[in-house]
Amino acid sequence: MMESERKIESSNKRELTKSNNRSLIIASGVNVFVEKGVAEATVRDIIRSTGLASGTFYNYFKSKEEVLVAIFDDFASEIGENIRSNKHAVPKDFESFLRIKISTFLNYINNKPEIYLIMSNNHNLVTNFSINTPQIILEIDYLKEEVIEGIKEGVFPKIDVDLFALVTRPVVDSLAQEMILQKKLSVEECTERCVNFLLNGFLGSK
Amino acid sequence: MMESERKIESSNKRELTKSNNRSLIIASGVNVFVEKGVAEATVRDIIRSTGLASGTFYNYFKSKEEVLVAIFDDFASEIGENIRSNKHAVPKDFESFLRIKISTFLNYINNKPEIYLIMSNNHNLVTNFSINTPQIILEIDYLKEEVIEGIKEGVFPKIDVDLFALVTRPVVDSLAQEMILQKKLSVEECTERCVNFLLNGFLGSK
Amino acid sequence: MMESERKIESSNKRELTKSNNRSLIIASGVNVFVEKGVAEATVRDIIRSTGLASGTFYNYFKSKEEVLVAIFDDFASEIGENIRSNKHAVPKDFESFLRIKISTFLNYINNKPEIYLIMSNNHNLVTNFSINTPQIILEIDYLKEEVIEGIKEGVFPKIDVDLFALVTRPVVDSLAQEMILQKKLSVEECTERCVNFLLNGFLGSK
Amino acid sequence: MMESERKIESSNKRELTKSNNRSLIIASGVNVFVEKGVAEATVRDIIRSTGLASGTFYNYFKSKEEVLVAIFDDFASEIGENIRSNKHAVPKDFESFLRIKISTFLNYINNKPEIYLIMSNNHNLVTNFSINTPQIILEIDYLKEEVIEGIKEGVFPKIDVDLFALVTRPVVDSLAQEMILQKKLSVEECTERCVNFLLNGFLGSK
DNA sequence: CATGAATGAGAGTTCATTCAT
DNA sequence: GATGAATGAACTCTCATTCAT
Repeated sequence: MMESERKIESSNKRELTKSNNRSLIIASGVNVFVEKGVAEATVRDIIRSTGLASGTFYNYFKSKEEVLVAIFDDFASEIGENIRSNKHAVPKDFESFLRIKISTFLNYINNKPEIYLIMSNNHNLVTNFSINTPQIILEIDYLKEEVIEGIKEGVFPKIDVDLFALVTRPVVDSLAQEMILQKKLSVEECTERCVNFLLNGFLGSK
Repeated sequence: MMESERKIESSNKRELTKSNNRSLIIASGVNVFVEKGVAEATVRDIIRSTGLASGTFYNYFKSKEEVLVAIFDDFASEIGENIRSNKHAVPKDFESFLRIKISTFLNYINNKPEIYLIMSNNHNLVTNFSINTPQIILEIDYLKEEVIEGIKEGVFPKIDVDLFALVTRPVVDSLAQEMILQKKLSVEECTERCVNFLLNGFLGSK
Repeated sequence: MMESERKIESSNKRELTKSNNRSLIIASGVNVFVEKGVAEATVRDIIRSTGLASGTFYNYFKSKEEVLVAIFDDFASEIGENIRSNKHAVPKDFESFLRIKISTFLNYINNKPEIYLIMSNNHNLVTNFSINTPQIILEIDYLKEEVIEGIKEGVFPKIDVDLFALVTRPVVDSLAQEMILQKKLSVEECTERCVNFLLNGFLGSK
Repeated sequence: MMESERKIESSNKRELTKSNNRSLIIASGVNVFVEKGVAEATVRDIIRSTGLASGTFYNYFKSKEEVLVAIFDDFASEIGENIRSNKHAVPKDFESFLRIKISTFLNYINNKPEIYLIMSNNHNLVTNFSINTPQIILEIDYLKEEVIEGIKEGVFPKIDVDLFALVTRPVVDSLAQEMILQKKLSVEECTERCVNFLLNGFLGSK
């Protein structure tokens, strides 16, 4: 009994260290990626500020890109849980659809602005890796489908879905950046501006 | 007299060579930046395809970033000349104002898509260097002033100028990218879509 | 009694495990050495395919070279036993002396060609470590003594023993390699060729 | 005139340095390869003992293997010249054929034993790279053809050419090694021993 | 004894930059 | 101003080895 207890204890301790180091590297990765950009960042940059030995990095990741993926994966799953637990009412019309999607997105990036900064500044890389990002919430193709469905069912107005697919992300993105960097806009204000602007844009152009 | 003539001649030759090499490096820089991205590009990459010696690079530029700036400067001044010589009628209303600005912008990037690709793919770098880009045409603060002026004079409707300043570039940008990469939209179609969408967006949101 | 029995039991188990792991490592070493060559092989390569932990390696060996020595030692002792138990008739003349030695050698390497491949491909290492190899059977100094003895006793002809000492191994070696790699020659055929060639060589050169 | 003279001078100086560095690296490579073996040698080992910067290595070679090839190429061309200038009489019979080939080979390796040591100790690598080595003189397939031709023409006896192809190199090799390492045998003595032994071996075994 | 994460030395290689020519 | 070899810092990555569990 003591035997197995000790085993579990030691196993836990080890797992803890292991988990801690992984977290250390990821946290350092976030900082470095925000400061230098993904392309300019080096594995050494990341490992340097952790205090770990250089070789240790490779016990956890094969490259900085894997760290990038891990950062997004971690964040995505975090968001995923939150979404599932925090069920929103099913949107009744296009306006509330937009409002729910956008406010959810803005809330998340407001909580973890660093991840958003990495995404925004390295959009190439992010799309190149086709990472399952938190932008899943605004994931264009996915949203497009929902909109098409809504139009079919007669719940949404007949907007230009291609235009929707093209324009939604950059508009929300630029307002989101303003929100995070200038810190003058609240999530609610930012949401309203986005919704208002997009709604008029889509409804006006038939 | 012959002396001085010779001097001038050789001086001219030098200027010519100097100018040629500068152009060579810039041209090579454009290719490399488009192909590899600014961050991944190296001075060696740039100099390699020019046939020049590596040391020669440093007679013209201190770093690849200076090449980047030169690329944009060259292009910006090119556009600038064009705009000044090619005076458009003064816009009478907000819609024609938008249409003129946007169509001018789209025409230029349609002619030199490479420069636009560099800008789009390396947006953080471009903004970090606060480069005087061809987007000068859509240069937010400049346009903002024009819009404010227009509103004051009662020629333009009282739109949300802050929203205008934030949202115009990303919207035009994303449609421009679609135009260049997919090659399905003509400059005119693209212009109309932008104008239509933005106009409704601004006019709808009081 | 039960106490001691249990002790013996556990001791045996340990010996068994220990022996098993040792065998595992040696077996893996053989594969790795054949595939990559001794110089290119790493401890990691060897331990990887055993399923053991990297640290476990050092409970048995200090380095890959020790594994190499162990491989040869194991094989040598295996051969040694076989030879002692399987007494051949004492050779009556030089030809049958050569035939017995060579056929014995070729039989062994035919059964364990991997070990022979390691030796052949890493000849410098093998000699550098002055490993007590299965070539003990053809171990030059040992054979030389036998030949000198045979000459003294008048049973063998007066051949050039220094030449014998130098030339026998490479000749047998190259034919052995042919036999193993091309798989066209039987052990018997190979033996005959060696014997024939060497015999003529030695007897011809007074 | 002075202009062009100076140019040539400076160009020569540069070429000289360049050539010197290449030679430096090759010389260092020879030492390192002899001491550590090709497999264990590192680029850093080679560059270390030259006093050059690490990066300089890569101005001349891509890898240590390229150095190895260069070593052999240099030596091979050196031998080639020598052979062409030093025409031997065409061999009249098999014995003189063997004697000429072997004495030529032994003379060369006697002059540059280091290269021979590299070849012998790293036979794998040498054959893997199918380097045009000085062993061209004993190049088996080439010699084999000559022997077959000689037999056809009735100048050489009908020996077993496959056995010849297999056995010649290792026999000469082992005696050559003895000659170089023990320094007791002269080239002439060594040649005679080889010729004598091989001749009897081949002629005896029909 | 077995485990396997941590370590840091060191290998290969690239690169921006200098500087003698 | 053009050249291009030399430089050495810095990067990626692997490895043998240790040691707490």
